[in-house]
Amino acid sequence: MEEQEIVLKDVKSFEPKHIFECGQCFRWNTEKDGSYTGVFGKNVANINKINNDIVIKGIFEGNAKEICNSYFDLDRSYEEIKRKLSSIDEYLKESIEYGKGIRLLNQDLWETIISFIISANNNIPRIKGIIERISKKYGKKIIWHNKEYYTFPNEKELSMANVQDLRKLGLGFRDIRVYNTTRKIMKKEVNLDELKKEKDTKKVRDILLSLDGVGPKVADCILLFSDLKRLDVFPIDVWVRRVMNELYIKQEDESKVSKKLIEKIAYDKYGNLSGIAQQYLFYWKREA
DNA sequence: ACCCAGGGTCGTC
DNA sequence: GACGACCCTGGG
Repeated sequence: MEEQEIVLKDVKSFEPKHIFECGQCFRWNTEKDGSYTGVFGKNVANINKINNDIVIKGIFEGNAKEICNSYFDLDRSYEEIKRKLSSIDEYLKESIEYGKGIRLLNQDLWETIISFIISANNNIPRIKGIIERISKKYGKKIIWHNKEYYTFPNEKELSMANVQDLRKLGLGFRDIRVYNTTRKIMKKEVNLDELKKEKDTKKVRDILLSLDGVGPKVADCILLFSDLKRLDVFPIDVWVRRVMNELYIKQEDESKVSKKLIEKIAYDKYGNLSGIAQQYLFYWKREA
């Protein structure tokens, strides 16, 4: 396949660092020049911001522009979203200034499900390592500029792994969850194509919750970070709990703050943009 | 050396 | 609903 290059002129709300380090994805890594290289779908690409332009080079399974349009959520106006959210309160305004270049990627549903099952009670360096090892062992190799990259395996490819294989790759107790969920999806007991067509977010969420290893937090991450793209869900993890408690609740012991209360505050304040608000807050709190 | 936390979920009570 | 257990790794 031939390399393709596209340049996005004067894009607003697009900072590679913000996009790739706000916690939504695990397969993008920095290069010496500050650009990011990653694998998504059957594509490998490098993203660099030069002055006000975004330069994207890589090998793509089809038209690079269409693929990037979809993956980087380019048809959505983050300027408008940020305007709306900034007016809500000063905290959010500050977090948006901090992470002004965040965009929510439209990541492959299957990959997002498995990735976030692996994320449970885990840290980011280890999550990334596990996903790389899974891809190297069960995905397809792509060579670009003399370097090897590996696609994330599809259901069928990953079903070649038994529980012990997964354990050897370092998944720990998540091995059986990935194993069970892979089979359930491969047998189409949960049909991901059907799931993408379902409009009712609650129904989609309930189906995701039927997968082993998918609880409320992971389900919300899948809804928000995959191509299901539900912006109104509010994944609550330790960081979001921390920041919400600090800003609005101010309880001594943050672990005692109920999820219901956080959800209610989020919904009352951020409404149907809760998910994006969560991402600005998360990035702000974790980085700053 | 030891302890603890890390984008939680599951089984049990 | 609350609680402990869970595999593994990096940082204090």
